[in-house]
Amino acid sequence: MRGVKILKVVCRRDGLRFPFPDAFAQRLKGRTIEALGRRAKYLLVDLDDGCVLIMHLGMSGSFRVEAETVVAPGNFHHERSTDRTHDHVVFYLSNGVRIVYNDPRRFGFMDLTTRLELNQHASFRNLGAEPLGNAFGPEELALACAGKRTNLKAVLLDQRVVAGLGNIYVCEALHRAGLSPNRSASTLAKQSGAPTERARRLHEAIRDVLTEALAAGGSTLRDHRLTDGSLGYFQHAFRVYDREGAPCSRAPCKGSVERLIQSGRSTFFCRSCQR
DNA sequence: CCGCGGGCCTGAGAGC
DNA sequence: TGCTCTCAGGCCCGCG
Repeated sequence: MRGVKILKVVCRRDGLRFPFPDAFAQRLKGRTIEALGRRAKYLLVDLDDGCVLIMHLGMSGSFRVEAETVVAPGNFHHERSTDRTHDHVVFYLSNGVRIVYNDPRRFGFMDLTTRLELNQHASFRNLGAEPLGNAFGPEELALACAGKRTNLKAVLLDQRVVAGLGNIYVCEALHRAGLSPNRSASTLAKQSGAPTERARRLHEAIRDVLTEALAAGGSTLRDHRLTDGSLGYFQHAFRVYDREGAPCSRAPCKGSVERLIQSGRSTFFCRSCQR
């Protein structure tokens, strides 16, 4: 998409989770895409007029790349039958490619802002640090935990603390760190001026699990695909997520994976080695 | 300000 | 086969 002009945008409904902004399609028409980026779970498209297109996939959003020219059948090893029922937005590009946004549950959204205002946008104003960036370390994690009345699961899911962890990677990081999802967050706060050993362990576990998951192409529970259509395979490396009843994989732990509900969402953990 | 529960949507899978 | 129920990768909002 980089360096390519947007010839036309077609919205096939009024909005997704939120209504599209005023004159959304018209404002994108004729713009050239200067850069593509990401912050937390938001996709960012820099346009040549200083505007930024913000997009979020929600739970079930995806993009499909369609070439103008018909490719001989069989060339796309991974191509699947395509349900166009939930194709909500189509970007027509000057290089003959169409980018189709599909989202059955419509929890995703698209919005427009400017580069100057991006950090004040409602979705960005309160975002915490990138988990793999230099601004996130054991110190920052310990600081965020100080005085928090809630548990570790909720803290890690809170995008204001660290931005980009979801349910899977929170469960996996807590297991790797040997910390219970029910543990009070405040017990990770600094003691006598230094981050606790627990905060260091959790920070390292977060980085490890994200780095490994990225290298594995992410986790394909049902929809997720890499850009070439292949499947992520980190789901095969899950130690707790969606493994209720399975033996704990941490030797020599003899526990088993349990499921519980925290703030309405499933948590998977081993109570014998996560304390 | 904080934390919690409910809500937004559709579809897949289990159980009957 | 088909019905009903539960659950799902995320995030926002209103309430207390």
